This record gives sequence, C-alpha cells and structure tokens, in this order.
Amino acid sequence: MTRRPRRSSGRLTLADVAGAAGVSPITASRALRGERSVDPTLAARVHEAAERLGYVPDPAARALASQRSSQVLVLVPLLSNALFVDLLEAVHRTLFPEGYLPLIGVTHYDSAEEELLLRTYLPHRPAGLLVTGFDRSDAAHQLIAASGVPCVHLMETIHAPGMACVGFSQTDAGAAITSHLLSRGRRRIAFCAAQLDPRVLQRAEGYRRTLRAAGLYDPALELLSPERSSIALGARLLEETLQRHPDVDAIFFCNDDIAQGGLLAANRLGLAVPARVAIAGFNDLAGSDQMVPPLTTIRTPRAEVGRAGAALLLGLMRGTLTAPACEELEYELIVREST
Amino acid sequence: MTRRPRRSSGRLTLADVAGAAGVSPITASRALRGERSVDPTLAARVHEAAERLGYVPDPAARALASQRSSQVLVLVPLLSNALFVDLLEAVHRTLFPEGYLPLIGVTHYDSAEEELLLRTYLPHRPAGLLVTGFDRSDAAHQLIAASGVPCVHLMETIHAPGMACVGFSQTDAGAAITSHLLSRGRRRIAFCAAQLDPRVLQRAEGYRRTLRAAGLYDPALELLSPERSSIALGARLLEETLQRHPDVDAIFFCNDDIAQGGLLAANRLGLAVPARVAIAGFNDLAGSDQMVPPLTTIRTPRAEVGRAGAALLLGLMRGTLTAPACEELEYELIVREST
DNA sequence: CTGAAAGCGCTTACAG
DNA sequence: CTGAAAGCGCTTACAG
Repeated sequence: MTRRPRRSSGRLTLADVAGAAGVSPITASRALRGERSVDPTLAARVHEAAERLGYVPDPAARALASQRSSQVLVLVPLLSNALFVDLLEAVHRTLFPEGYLPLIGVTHYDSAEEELLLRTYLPHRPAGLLVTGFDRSDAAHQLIAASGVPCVHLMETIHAPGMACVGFSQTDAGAAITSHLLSRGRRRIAFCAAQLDPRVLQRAEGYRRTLRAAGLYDPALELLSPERSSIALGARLLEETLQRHPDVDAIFFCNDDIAQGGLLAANRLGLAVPARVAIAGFNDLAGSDQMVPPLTTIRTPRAEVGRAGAALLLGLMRGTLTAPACEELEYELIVREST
Repeated sequence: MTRRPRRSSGRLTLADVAGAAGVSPITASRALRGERSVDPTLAARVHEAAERLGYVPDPAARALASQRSSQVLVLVPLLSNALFVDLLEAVHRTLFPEGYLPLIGVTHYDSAEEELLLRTYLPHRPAGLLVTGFDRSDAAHQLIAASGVPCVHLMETIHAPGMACVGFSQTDAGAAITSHLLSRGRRRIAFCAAQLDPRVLQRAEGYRRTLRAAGLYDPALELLSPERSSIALGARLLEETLQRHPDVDAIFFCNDDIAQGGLLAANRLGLAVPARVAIAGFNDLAGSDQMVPPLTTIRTPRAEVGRAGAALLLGLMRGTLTAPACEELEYELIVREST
C-alpha cells in the first residue's frame, strides 16, 4: 500500500512496467519502442509485463520528450467531394496500422483557412504532413518548410527537386477525354467547369491543347464558374451552354457531379444523350454508372494516390527514404453510353 | 548570448514570455489562459510580450501537465454519406473557434473498429467526445465511461438520465413520410433499406407503425439489405421490389442515395414516377432536388445536430453545464414531384 | 493576486 | 547492452 503521490493521474506508467519487469525505465522504454540495443530476454520480460498490466504509453509525454507526435496532418479541400473521401480512406488504411494517426483538416479551397489549420496544428509537432496539390500561400509554404515536418503533396505531380509528391497528370487526363469525344466525331465540344482550382484548370489545359491541335478550339465554348461544384450547378451549366451555343454536340464537365447534373438536365429537357449532345465527366464518382445513360468519365486513381502518398510519407518519417520522390500514377478512360 | 541548453527544441517557451513581461512563468501561464486572478496590468504585459514574440503554447506540454488535450474526438460511421460530412462541418465550425480541435474517426458501422479507435485515441486524453448514436459494444461503453471524458451522442435521442444527446426522432420521421404516401392514396407501400444500422431500423418502425394503424402493413413489402447504401443498390432494390410485387404503388427508401438509384432505375425501365410508382427518400441529400422527377424526402437537421451537439459538449467540457441534457430537433417533410 | 517548487510521463544524451 | 540524471514545456498544489 504505497501512498498516492501528489499529482498522480492514476495512470499506469512506464515505471510500473519497468518495476514489474525488473529493469530500469529507460530499458523498458527502449524495449517497447523496439530499439534493438536491448537484450532479447529483458525485452521479452518488458513486453510481457506491459501486456499483463495493460500498459498504454502516454502520447503527450512521448510527444513532449521526443518533440514528435504520432499524428499525421492530412489537408484536403473538401469532404463533400467523394474523391477526397476515397483518398482519406486509403491514407487511413496505410498509416493507422503503422501506428500513425491521421488528422483530417478541411481547407475549403481557401488558402487563409489552410494557413490557419497549419498554424494551429503544426505546434502539435505532427510526424508528417499530407497536402493536396501545390497551390498555397507563401506563408503556408514557409510554415511547412520551417517546421521541418516531412511533407508529401497529393493529386498533382511537379518537377521540382526536394518535393515529394504522388499524383497523375490532370492535363493529360483532360486531353484524353477530349480526344475520345473527337474520336466519336464530335466537333463542337464545350468545357464546363466549376470551382476552378488548379487541377480543374489543368484539365482545361488538356482540353484546349487537344482541340487546338485539331483546329477546333473555340474559347466561347468554355463555361467556367467559380462556384462550388454541385449537381444543381451542372444542370445550369448545360442549359446555359446549349442556349448560347445550340450547335454544341458534346460537353466535357470537369467533375462527375456537374456532369451528372448536366445529364439529369438533359433528361428533364428531353434532350437525347448522346445523340443530341454527348456528355463526359471526370473522376468516376458514385452513381455515374447508374445515370441514364451511364456516364463516360475518367477514373482517377485517388485511392492509389492516398496509399502511395502515405507510403512515401512513411519512408520519409522513418528516415528509410532519404530523397523525396515524385510518383506519377495512371488514370483510366471509362467509356459508357453517354458519349 | 546565453549558451544553448542541452536539449532545447529551439522553441519559444512560456519562460521567454514571462521573462519579457517581467513576471513569473506561472503568472504568464495564468494570464495566457485567461484566469482572472491576475492583475490586469500584468496580464496585459504578458499578452503583449506573447504577441510580440509570437509565442505559441506547446500542446504536448500542456496536455501532459493538465491531463487534458484540446482535441475532441468525433466518431462517425462513414464519410461517404454526405449526412455525416454536413454534421462534421457544423461540429468544426462550432468547436474550432473555441479553441478545440475536432479529430475525425470513421467507424464504418463496425463496433470493433469503433472500439479500436477509442482505445487508440482515448490515451490522448481528448477534452471531449462526440459519437453517433447509442449502439456500441459494452467494451466501448466502458472505455468511454472509465475515461471520464464528457461525451455527447448525436443523431438519436434517448430517455436515459446522465446521457447527453442531440438528435431527432428517426421513428417519427419514418412515420411522417409513410403517412404522406398514404395521403397520396398509395396502398401498397414498400420499404427498401440498406445498411440496417439502428437509425434505419427506427425509420422502419415508423413505417410499420403507420401502415399497421392504416391496416395496410404487409411484411412481404419490406426489402432489407445489410449491404452498404449506394445508388447502384437502390436500383437493384427497386427492380427486385417491383418484380416480386408488381402491385406496389410506392416505395419509401431509407436513404436518398438508394432512392436516387431507384428513381434512376425507374427512368431506365421507363416506369412513370409517381404515376406507376411513387418514390420517397430520406435525408434530402445533394442532387435529390435535381432528379427527374425531383425526389420527395425528409430533410434531416444534421447541421443543427452538429452545432447543438458541439455546443452541448462545450458546456460539459467547460463545466458551465452540469447536468447532461437531451435535445430533440425537428425534421421536415419535403414534398416534391416523385410522390 | 503572485510565486518557488514539484510534478505530469516520457526520451535524450551521456557514461559505463 | 544498461542505467542515473536531466530535461521536454507546461500546470497543479501549496504558501504567502
């Protein structure tokens, strides 16, 4: 019956485990963290004691002493785009089993919000950082660099030494679906976009490049809305496009949600798809295969981006990977009946 | 030019601020935390110094010393249901400005996963806990209770003293939409459901109660699938229902995503909605108003649940609220052209 | 209202 | 390979 210390939290500590195992706390600490400079017999005794007592290390104490927490900050623009949900799921599946805790931050495509999230979370000394794309404020860049926290950029690729990233070519993917529309004999191909984040603009570039090469580029056929992407907006974009340019015979929507909205508007207006107008989307989101007719789109490798990005970060955090790498993944054209 | 201490992290500490303000670290700590037992003049000097130096408290040190972090663990079943995204957004908007950091955990409707998340995050000593519903393993319940962390239950209400919750009556809402279908003259009303989580089963109860009261309940018209809810599944459920029971004249889908899928299937099959079959959903998710025809549904107050739940938790965490309360919010029947 | 001391539960850095 | 000491940067508990 020992007297309770003045400020004990009642929590089981490393000292308890060490005592039970008959070693010093430092040895127990080393054994539990898997440092291999520990006698296997002692290590086994420590593990057995920890197991038996139900010991769980205190993350706060660990973070304070080591200047590194086990959390990984993941910054995504939005949760309402299923794309990022798939990404986050893959990140979680990769990081969590390895002992890292993903911490989701939502920026709403707003660089001030992103900066605030960084300012708020960086003092927690996350073990790693996963961010979407490259487009952020200078202050945000500096915060990340100054923190020294390993960082991987997701969804886009770039050719810059020292930058770690995993993504795919948004531009090429935009070009691929435009080429597909051309191959279907379409000549007046419109581009409807929302949000206008960097990746959407890259898809626009792919569209322009392809149509210019075919001598069919007409800037008037681009309808770019800064509004948030939504099914309702897609409907409006289709209506507006066809009203202004009745000769349009195909529309490439920058994202499946507005494409679905456009398709539903066509259904409502009694416009035959693809006979009157072909419709293509981007991302292959849930429901696109259930539209009437099913939607042609680009299947983007977001789960793979999440997995590979997290794996890359794992290497950086553990120091097993020294040079930051950039991985470019494949997308896939999914041709369905809407084109 | 002081010599750098052995293990300094280079970080600005409370002692630096205190030194600059000419007070002791404890006084600086108290001033910064807004304790009011501090001379206003000194407090101002501390704030000024902190501001000038750009001091940011170390969350790990704070958590270790106070046995409480500023994170709030929020457990939701899924991120792929827009319902929970809206909930999380509202929680973030309420908690973040008050200095609390929401930490999202996804359970996938799996009690083992929920338990693991709890075991993993509870040692971080979150300031509060927000969980979805009441249905969890005994072990999970005990973990929560033993942690002593204030907890608010979201989305459902219950009559149990000591339980804090914010939700609405899923049963009544299910009854309301069923009544609406009856009022439209429908007599063979089917219920199609997926996921079968507690809240879906409560909606089923509302459906049964209403049809029994009308003398029109037929258990054969319930199609309950344990699969995850999806647009594709909704299509299958509609097809199966109408094939087995050609006399069905209305379907109440337990969630808008399967309702949208059912509606699209009806479009595909050329079934007139609502003439041949009326279709109703639940939750009023994005796109439901854009369907052809637009979908009748129940608008659930998930953002309000998130806001009120977080506000309740705030009171509990700060001790300004002593008795846990239960708040029941309103849902709204949205009648569109599909019924 | 203010402060010197102790402590939160770990890990680092230094010895051996 | 192992350990005693010191330290991470705060807050609590006790005095005054």
